[in-house]
Amino acid sequence: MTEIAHRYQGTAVPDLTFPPREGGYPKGHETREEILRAALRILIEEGYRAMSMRRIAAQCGMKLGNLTYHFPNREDLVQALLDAVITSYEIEFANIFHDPSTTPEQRLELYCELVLEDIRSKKTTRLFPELWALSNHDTFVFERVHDLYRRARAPLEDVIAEMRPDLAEPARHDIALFISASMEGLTVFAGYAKPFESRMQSLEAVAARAFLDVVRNFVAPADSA
Amino acid sequence: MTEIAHRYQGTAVPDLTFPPREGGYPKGHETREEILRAALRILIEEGYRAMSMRRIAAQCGMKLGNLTYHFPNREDLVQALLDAVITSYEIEFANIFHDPSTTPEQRLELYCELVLEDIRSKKTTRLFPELWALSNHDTFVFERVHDLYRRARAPLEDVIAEMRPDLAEPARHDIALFISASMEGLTVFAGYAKPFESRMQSLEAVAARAFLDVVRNFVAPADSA
DNA sequence: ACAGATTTAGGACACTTGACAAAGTTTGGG
DNA sequence: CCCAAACTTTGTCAAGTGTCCTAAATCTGT
Repeated sequence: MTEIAHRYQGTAVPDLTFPPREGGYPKGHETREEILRAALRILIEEGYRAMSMRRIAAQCGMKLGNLTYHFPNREDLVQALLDAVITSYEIEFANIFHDPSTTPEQRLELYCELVLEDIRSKKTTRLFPELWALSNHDTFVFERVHDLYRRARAPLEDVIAEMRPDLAEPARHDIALFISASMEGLTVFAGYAKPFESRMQSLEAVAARAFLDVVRNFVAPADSA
Repeated sequence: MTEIAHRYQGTAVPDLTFPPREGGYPKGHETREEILRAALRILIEEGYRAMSMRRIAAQCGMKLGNLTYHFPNREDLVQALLDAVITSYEIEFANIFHDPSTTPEQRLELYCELVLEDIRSKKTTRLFPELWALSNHDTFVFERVHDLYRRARAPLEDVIAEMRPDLAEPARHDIALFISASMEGLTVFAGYAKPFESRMQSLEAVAARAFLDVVRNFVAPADSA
């Protein structure tokens, strides 16, 4: 690992990012945010099934009626929570890749390190599998999650384009997709409290090697359009 | 793709495999299996949250009382379902790698093709994210799922050992883990009804290249023990 | 065809769920 | 200060949840 690759160590993605407040008292906004924080806590600690309106209200010491005042129905709450969670990541990814002082190889390594570090956090390890499961049955979650991943791949595709200008766009996209998916997959195996959490460091080395090699060496099959 | 790599095309993993019947009438066993099939159907179509006892009973047109006769409580049912689902995969993996007539490279390719084919099935795309989410809060699911993955990696480790006898065991294990995790990660992106389902073929080429390269070229860092 | 084991139906229980309505309380601008 | 808007509590509603129990129906070997 190069020194530059450690630049963002410890810069965890914020749990929730809230949309700008419009109308209402400050108290109201504070309550709204507290509700979403409580909901996220339950989702992480006990899973989606336990995340009921009453459970959330209890978690932040308020009455159920108040909750339904701020979020008229459960779906509203879930969507607001998802938005707040995902916006954090989108901001993070938008900010990271504005440093042109590094080589593409370094940026690739940096990117992977950032993602693999985030994956080890309890929040991400617990949250994303829930989102993957939800996205199978909820189109709103589906759209929002894959929109996030699409944005997350953009910098990756830039790096690949720099390293392999000879490749056609679909091939570059496939490679970026593969790299992104590979890292996400590690969540289940080497995320927080997972069997191979302690192997993450060496897995990072394997991943880095595999990703570098595939970007450098991949040759598109004749029928890969 | 070599010809041999297509040998197992279309050999989908059975949905459920039931333990040998002991005691009771045939009718009872049939009902038990029908219940689990109905539960799986709901889990796949509507998610874990919708998989209530009443919903399952309704799904297979029987009374709730009958369901609780066969599965005294919900946990029993969930565990039996998980067992039936996972046993199918364990049998599949145990049977696949008993063919010594192929080269390690071919077996690696065969293995990846099998997994990536399975991932595109509706059942697997829908089921596994649910299991990953559940495993975060249910130790029984956790154990069972990771036991399955451990068995699934065994043939992979054998292949890697053949190809890279020079590597230490931990390094081989890391590589197998990475390969397995990479493929699982593709579920979310290129599984059934996912945004890049249609790219699976070309993603397979990317993955094959990346996996072959990393197995062939990986060099363990000095501190990778 | 009968007795005993097994399976199913039907209902009851105590509890939780999301939604709603009608009161209270707090807040901040005029 | 004051009042309307925003917030919070309190209570209720129908529907859904898992679990338990008993009686009826069904099956199997004799």
